[in-house]
Amino acid sequence: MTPPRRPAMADVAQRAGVSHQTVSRVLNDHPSVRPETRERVLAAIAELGYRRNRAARALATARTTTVGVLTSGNAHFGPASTVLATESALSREGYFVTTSALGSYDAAAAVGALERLVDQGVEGIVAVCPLVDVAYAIDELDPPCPVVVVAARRDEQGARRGRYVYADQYRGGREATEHLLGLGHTNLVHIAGPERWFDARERAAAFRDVTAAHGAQARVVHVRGWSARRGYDLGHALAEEIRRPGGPTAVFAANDLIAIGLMRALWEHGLRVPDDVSVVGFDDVEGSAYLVPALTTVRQPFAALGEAAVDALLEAWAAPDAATLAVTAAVIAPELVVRGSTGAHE
Amino acid sequence: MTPPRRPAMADVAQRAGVSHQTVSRVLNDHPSVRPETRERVLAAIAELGYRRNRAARALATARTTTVGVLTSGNAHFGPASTVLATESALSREGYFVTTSALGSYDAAAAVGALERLVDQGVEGIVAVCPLVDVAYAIDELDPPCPVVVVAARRDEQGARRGRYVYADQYRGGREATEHLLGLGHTNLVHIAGPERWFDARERAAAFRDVTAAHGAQARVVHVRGWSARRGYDLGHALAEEIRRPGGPTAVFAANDLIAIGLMRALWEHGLRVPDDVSVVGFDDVEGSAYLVPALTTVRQPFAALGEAAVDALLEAWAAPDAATLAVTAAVIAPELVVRGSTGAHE
DNA sequence: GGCCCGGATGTTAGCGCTAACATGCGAGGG
DNA sequence: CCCTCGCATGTTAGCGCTAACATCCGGGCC
Repeated sequence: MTPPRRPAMADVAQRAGVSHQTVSRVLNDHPSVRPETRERVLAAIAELGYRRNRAARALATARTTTVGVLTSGNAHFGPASTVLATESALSREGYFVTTSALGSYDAAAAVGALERLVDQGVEGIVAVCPLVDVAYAIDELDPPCPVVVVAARRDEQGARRGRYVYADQYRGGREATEHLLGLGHTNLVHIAGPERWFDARERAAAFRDVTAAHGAQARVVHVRGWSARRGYDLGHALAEEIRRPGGPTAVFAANDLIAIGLMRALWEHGLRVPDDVSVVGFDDVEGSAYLVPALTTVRQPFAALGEAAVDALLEAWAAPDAATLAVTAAVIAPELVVRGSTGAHE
Repeated sequence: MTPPRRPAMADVAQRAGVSHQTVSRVLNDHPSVRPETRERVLAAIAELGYRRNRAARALATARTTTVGVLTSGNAHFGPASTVLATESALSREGYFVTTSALGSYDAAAAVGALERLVDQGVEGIVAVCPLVDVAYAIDELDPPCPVVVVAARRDEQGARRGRYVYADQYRGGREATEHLLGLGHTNLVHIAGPERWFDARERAAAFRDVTAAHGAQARVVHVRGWSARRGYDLGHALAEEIRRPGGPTAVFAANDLIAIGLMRALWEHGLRVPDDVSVVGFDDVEGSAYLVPALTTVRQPFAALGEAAVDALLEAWAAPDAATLAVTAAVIAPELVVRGSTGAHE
């Protein structure tokens, strides 16, 4: 009544009339195996439906061929796309992928999620999560494997570990702001994303710098989340101010979703986009191009970020230890996409 | 010059002055360990920064405590939310999660993705992917572990394996259609999603059944993807027809993104929603509530699906073998959300 | 006081694989 | 014609853990 145990290498060996080591050699493409023997082994494998036991292999080789992906746990288009691209690049490179999502946005959650990954013996970690807490947790925990973070961290001198890969958020923010300025707007508002996100900080910094350089009136309002709801609520709060003569005539929203909520609220107040207010988003979420008016936004190369993160990981593995520990950054340019939600200000 | 090997249980044992087995007992909460001994062991573990080797544990126990999640590889809000909920429920239950994404939408990719998971020795699989090819691949491959599929497969008699968990797509489709009918529309169009998706089939079937039962004019158009672009293109194709007297006055789109594209195209043709045409979407994507007009849609319980999938998996593990092999289905109700994009037809 | 019992701990034997070394055998050179 | 070399294969010893069994010890019992 023994349950029909899954066949092991020894079973295959016996069936093929060879030693288990020969089976191993066949599986690992060792050169010195006679073609005929190889055939016999492969046949036995097929007949038995044999599959190599990964745990045993990992134990014997001290390698797991597994990479951990840390996600922020939100289903937004951007991060989801990057995670997907990361996973597919990783699997293309022959690695298995294990994921760990942040339960909440704080240091404890970040440490916990990271530890879960390390406990699995991952050979590398890709953190698709531009949250400061995650970056700090990585600095502190100092995981025993290379780490690549997809986040616009620019205080790399502060970072003790890891490679940072990101779309240049500062540049994106600058282009969005310059675009509005170029249209003649002189009083702008930036709805900045939550402060603990590197990307939000960068976009806000760019907005501040550029408006200051141009001597424009500018104001930054922080929201506590990335959702359309936040933009909507803020829209209501902002409407009266916008209507006032000399009030702001352009808003740069931290992301497309916020922009959508904002535009809705403005519409409810009888304000027209772009006639009364220009609005710029960030991300170029699927659908933004089809809104009425279509949303001017900064397109992020989400998939490319995933690819770049994996490239960075491969590089880290290839590099000698010293370089692995160094902090490096790969930067990809985002792209301003001008559409109907922004217009000239007389 | 040996690299500083990560400490093993034996190292901890030596340091604590006990046998490695005692360390194991402490780690596994075995009752008969003297508190004092436990303390000593825990101290040694902390000092050495010891972490148990999962591969060795898996090998010795023949358990991986890992569950595989199969994803469709698209970054849409719905599937992404479900995947996230699945992962977090799984990790709450103490399982590790490994993912495998479909590279393309065909049988070979489905088999490949599934095999990747099986090769990792997963103890269960959750397929968040309502694609017929995936369901068939599961039937055929017959993985050596319980499988839960999040897909509205209703030909369960055809299914040979697995448990199906889904939001009742047929019901959602029916409610959407009845809503339009109730508003007085008598000529409707349904933009159906790609045919290889169970969910698309169900929604279309409901539309057909309900319109037929009411003797309404109805037409189903299939699109080959779920993107806003598809809806946009179709909107252009449909505009003239809609403008014709006696033409369709209501469109039920396969999802919100298609509805968004559609509305944009209709707008470009000077058609107003809901005055000239009513539009219903499906999913209630974030942002749909803030469109102008706000989109009437069928809200899907994406997160609940993930939870339910994990519940089903737990059940499958608990059940005796016979039941594990049976096909079961858990159905959750979606919810019609009426907003501004639908209006009465005189 | 000897015996038995059970709690606390140690010892041993794998789990299924790979790495390292051992063996056997035919070909080529001296 | 024997020795050597290298290919093809086998044998052995772990990887780090858990499970099963062995051992030791003190207390309660008759």
